[in-house]
Amino acid sequence: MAMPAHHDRRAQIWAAALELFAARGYEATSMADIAAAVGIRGPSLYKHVASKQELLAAIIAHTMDDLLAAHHAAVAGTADHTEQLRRAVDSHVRYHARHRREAFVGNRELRSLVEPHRSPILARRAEYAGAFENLVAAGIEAGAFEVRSARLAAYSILDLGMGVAVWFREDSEPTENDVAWHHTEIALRIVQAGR
Amino acid sequence: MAMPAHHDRRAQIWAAALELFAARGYEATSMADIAAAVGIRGPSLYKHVASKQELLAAIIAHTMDDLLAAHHAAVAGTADHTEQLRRAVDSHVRYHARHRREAFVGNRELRSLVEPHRSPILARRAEYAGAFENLVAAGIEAGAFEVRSARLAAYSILDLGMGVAVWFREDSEPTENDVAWHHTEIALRIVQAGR
DNA sequence: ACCTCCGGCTAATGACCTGTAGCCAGGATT
DNA sequence: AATCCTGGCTACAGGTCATTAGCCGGAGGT
Repeated sequence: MAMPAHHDRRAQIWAAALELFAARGYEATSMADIAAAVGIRGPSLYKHVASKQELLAAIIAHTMDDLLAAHHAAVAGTADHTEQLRRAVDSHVRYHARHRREAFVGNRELRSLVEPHRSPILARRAEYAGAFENLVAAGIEAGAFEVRSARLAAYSILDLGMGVAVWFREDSEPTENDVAWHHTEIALRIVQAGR
Repeated sequence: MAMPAHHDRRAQIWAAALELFAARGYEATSMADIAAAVGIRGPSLYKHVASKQELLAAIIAHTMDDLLAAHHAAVAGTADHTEQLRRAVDSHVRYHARHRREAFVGNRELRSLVEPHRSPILARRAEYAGAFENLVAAGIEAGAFEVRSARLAAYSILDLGMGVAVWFREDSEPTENDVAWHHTEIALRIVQAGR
């Protein structure tokens, strides 16, 4: 068995922390638990990470970056309002299905994140929510959508994603494709697109 | 200032625990915190409650009972599928707005609930979700709704409620009425009712 | 051959936390 | 008046946790 290099060990720790934070929560997970999951003792973790808090911050920050990047990539290819929203929702839902632990931790454990990591992450979160709200608002403006409140419609669509992260399971129905198809359809119905 | 009787003190503790569990989470809240919020010392709490765990279980159980009772009351008055769903969603959303701390704790802190309280509460939770799914399925069966998956539609509607518990604030827009109206409308669009 | 440094380890520190034991004041009951 | 009970309190037991200190084997470079 090859001894893992520095970077591998860090990735192992990252993965173990993600798994445990998602399953039990940040507060209920000890450094010793994370260490045991990668086969070492608690204090040895500090050769790789600065603190438990920094581990959480890194996981959440990385998740937000990924999510924002996927959103921008999804939206970039078209100018049509309905198509933009469809792609944004598809990206949103697939991310929450495919990386449900990351998304789950990113939402649930924000509470345990303290300054100085907290503010920048809340800002990116707000940016992401704002992007959806703008998408909906632009569609309403252009007459492509018809819904009373752009904000509430955007919140609803975003909450759909969080729901997916909670109940989605890789090994049973509905599949990622099922959910992506269904939820994009639902999102378009919410804004009453294309009639 | 009148000295609170036994029952009042218990209610104070209940309220303080709810507030703190919602704000910081169960794991991050100490008995001393709860005690301080009602003006006494940690150990004195044990004259009123058996344990921290039992306090959490009581809060969640009570919440589930309330939610189920509200649902049954809402649905009882009509046999029309669309109207039943409208009333069920209205009840669901209003509960999550009006009792957002209870709903929040009931969802988020289920993780911290261990046996023997865990199973019965999960059962009631499944019962509630099942009721929504049946409502949607019955509407599809009768031709009143048109949506691919009753389960996914029901999950989506339920997730909408959880979202409300997360971001709703009593002291700013949108108001409870705004959200109730908007979300019932959205739920009916999701199942494509009455066209 | 020597040295450096990486990444383990054990021991320990200091802070907390839940829950129990047992004391006590004062109101209620008899 | 004497007694009991309620609901506070302090002290403490028994644990866990994050993090630091300091040791050490062994791999890789010189």
